Amino acid sequence: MDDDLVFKALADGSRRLLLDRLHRKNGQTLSDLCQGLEMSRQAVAKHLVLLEEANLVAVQWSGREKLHFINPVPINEIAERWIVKFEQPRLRALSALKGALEKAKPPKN
Amino acid sequence: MDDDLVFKALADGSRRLLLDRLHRKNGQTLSDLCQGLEMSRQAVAKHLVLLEEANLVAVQWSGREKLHFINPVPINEIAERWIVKFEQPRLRALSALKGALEKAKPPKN
DNA sequence: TTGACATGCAACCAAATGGTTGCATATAAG
DNA sequence: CTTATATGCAACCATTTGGTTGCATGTCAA
Repeated sequence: MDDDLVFKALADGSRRLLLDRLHRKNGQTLSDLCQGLEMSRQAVAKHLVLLEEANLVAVQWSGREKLHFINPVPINEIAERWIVKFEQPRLRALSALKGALEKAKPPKN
Repeated sequence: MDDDLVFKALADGSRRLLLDRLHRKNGQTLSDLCQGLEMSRQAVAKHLVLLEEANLVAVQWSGREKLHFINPVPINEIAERWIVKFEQPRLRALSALKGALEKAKPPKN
């Protein structure tokens, strides 16, 4: 995975917005994603290309429609690496542990 | 916290390198951080300003020296928010749980 | 087949970005 | 005091970036 492409892709607010939209509703077409934005279709298309190149969205053609699907893996990989690198890993782990336990064993005692 | 400033600050490889260096050795001066880089001092200074504005590094003057300290909070906040947003929280929690358990109870069985 | 719809491609443009150089200022050291 | 060191400020420059418009291509529907 190319870190730099991911960071650069995430650096733009419009692209983060597109990821947001795909997160809310996956598999949207280019036209779908243009709705309500104050950008031309081509501007959106360019952003989507960058997101694809960063491997943050995957596409699938269906006839004349290009469906866009979010791929959370790169974000997660970066987050994992940067968290363990720059943060108190112990605190995070404990916090996650707490949450995991609460979910794994609901009302046990 | 201004998400956009943080994302934009992280978008540049030179700035991520500076964060790396501060992570390895905190509290370095501008001159320290310039050592071995193929950039002018002013270029480095500019990068550091952006990192400061994103609240990723804090500075403290000591005489004529400006000491730079890394601040991991913004990275962590963004990571937290984007993880829960775009990732399978359960998988992450379980993974963290596993690691936490391994650390918490070393060779128990 | 014809027309509407969905997308791609290319040229172009303004603004932001990352870098440089030159000079100024403040502090430490001899 | 003089000099060297550490940093800041401002102007300038080339490239990248985010956007536009115009036109081409491919697919579905009447």
